[in-house]
Amino acid sequence: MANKEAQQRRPSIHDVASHAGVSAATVSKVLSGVTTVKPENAQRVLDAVELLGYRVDPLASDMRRAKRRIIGAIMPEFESEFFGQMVSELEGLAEQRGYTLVAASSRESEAREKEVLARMHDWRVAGVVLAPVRNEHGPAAAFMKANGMTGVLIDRVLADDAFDTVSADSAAASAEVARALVGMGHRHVLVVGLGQQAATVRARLDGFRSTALKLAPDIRIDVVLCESDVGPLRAMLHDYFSKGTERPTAVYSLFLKGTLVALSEFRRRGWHCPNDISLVGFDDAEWMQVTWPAIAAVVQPVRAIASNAMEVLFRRIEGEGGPPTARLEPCKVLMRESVGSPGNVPHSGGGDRQ
Amino acid sequence: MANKEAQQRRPSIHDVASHAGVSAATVSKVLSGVTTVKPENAQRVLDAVELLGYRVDPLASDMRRAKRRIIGAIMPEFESEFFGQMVSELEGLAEQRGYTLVAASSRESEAREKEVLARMHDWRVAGVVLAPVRNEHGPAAAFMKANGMTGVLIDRVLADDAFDTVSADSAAASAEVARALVGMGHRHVLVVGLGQQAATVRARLDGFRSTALKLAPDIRIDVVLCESDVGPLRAMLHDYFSKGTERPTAVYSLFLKGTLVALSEFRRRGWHCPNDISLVGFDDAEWMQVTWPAIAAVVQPVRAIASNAMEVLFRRIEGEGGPPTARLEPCKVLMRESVGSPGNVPHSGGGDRQ
DNA sequence: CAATAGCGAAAAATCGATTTATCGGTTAGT
DNA sequence: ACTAACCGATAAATCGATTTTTCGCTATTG
Repeated sequence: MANKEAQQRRPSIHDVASHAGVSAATVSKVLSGVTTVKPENAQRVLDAVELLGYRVDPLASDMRRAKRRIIGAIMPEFESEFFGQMVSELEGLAEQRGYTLVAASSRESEAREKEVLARMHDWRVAGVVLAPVRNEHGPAAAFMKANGMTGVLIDRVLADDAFDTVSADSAAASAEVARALVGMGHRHVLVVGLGQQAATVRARLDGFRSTALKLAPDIRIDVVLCESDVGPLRAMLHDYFSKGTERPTAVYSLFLKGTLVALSEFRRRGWHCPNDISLVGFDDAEWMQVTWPAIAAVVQPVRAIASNAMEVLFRRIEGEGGPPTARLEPCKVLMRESVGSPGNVPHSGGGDRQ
Repeated sequence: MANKEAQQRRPSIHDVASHAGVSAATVSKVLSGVTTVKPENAQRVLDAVELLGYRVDPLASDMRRAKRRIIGAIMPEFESEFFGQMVSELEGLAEQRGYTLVAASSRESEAREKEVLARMHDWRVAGVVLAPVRNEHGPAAAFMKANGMTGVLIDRVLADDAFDTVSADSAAASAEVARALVGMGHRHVLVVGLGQQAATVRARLDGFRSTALKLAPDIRIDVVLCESDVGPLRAMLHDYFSKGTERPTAVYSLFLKGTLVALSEFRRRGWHCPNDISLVGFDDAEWMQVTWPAIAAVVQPVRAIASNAMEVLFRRIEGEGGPPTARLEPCKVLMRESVGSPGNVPHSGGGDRQ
């Protein structure tokens, strides 16, 4: 069987060469489409390739090039739908161009982010798609700059003076959320965010605030921003609602985990959306449309971000110059049942049929 | 600055060698911990390494070994929490041993699974962690066998005669679910599953059925199994509930997307858990504990599966023989509020405080 | 008819490391 | 005193491809 030989050693380009009665150089030329090969020899090479089941070793093939056919992708985490989709998209796009995607998780740590990036550099990747833990000014971007790596920054970034960036248009989406909430009559909104992700969170907050204030100058906007982790946020939110202060009619969470925390806080207090309070979150998830009520969300354009990031990255890899670009992709805002008009009771205690 | 040189070319082992005044072979020996080097020279090498910021090129380093320091991981998808966590865990474990993890998604397609595996084989990975789309008897496992690859199968598998397997103990978990539901008085349960994932789905179904029938021989167990995709399942479930037949008091979904489909079907009909119907799903997700009601779920032991898979994989890589092992890791069953006793109304219309 | 251009393919260099073979030089053993 | 063992280190082979250089041969040209 082919079994036994296969176990031993895969055929190399020299095996193919000797089977075809030509040199290894000729085999390489045939396989890379160089035309200065006699058709007869080319055919014999192809036959030998077929016979032996030969496939080029990407590792050996990359040895001799300065830029290897590897793209590195560094995400803050793999557990969420958003980054999972992102990796999936990036993988497909890299593959289309004959590149291998090596994905790594920075686990929401800037220290680890830099380590992982250094490892990518060791591999001499052709380019890196970096979704920074915090923003474009972290140590990882500095490392890339210092080492002359080519890369593109995505997601938690706005613009950079050294690298192209691609991200969701947080400000525009937040403005749309503001229009919707104000339009429904909300005049007291709590915004929940995580300060660590400075770049985008600020854009989301400012986008919401400026539009809301323009439409309703009398609106009250409370902000609960947590600098560190999600854990403290839970406590801060609990405190916020425990204070005797007036309860807001709506909560706008600037990131997915904030939406979860808000929901669990509502649940603890027995509040239901949208009767007791409305809820909109940045970031959509599959489950949000099947729960009762369905949770309103800002849907990030994952595919657009991924394909534009790859597009611009490959242009840089191919040596295109020019100043770095900063792309913003439009989001979609899905106003689901978790949002209603304050005072109104469109649904009863949560038990009516839709 | 180091900037300019960095842009040009990274130092190679020869650069280090000439800086230290020794040969490349000596540098290699120092770095790999061979002791037959004069301490003085070793120090000079280390100094040169430090000075130049030298790091071994993993690609070049791997060239000369038969087994490269790369582990391939093939998952059916990246979008779900389960596989996201799995990749994250595997990455960490590979890293600990100085290996690079290259993850790829088979996108729930057996054809693609085989292609991706072939690509892993091209890279001559030391080993593969394969989470098959369907079960251990797919074309991918056959490919691995035929090509003498070393690997371990996880998740949607039970046991194999060629490869080690590690998966959740589906049968035991299902039995526990059965005990719980029967204990609460349920005598009519609908089980929802996807037949594509034959191996585990059958174990889950059988585990539930046998235990339920043993405890309550009069129990009625309906089964809605869909062979192909999730889409049809939605329609099948809709049909099932639309038939005049008696409504079951509980639904047990054998996989995550089934839980989502069931939830959305309940929502469409205005049914609420657990008053109108109880729901338990295989596979836990972060959101399940923050929705109202919280969804009961079987939690798969991701970390245990990942670490055992890597453990057994590395043993095989290091040449350990012996017959393939089949590990089953115990799950945890979290009975949350979506499950109640039939007839009872433990929570009012969904609006009471907990 | 000799010099040159052109073509196709082989030989050799290269990428950056690891590993094996080799080689002075010292020390120990007989 | 002569050989054997040994030590530390270098030269060279190797991994599997790609790319450059060289080379033999034919065809064109002055």
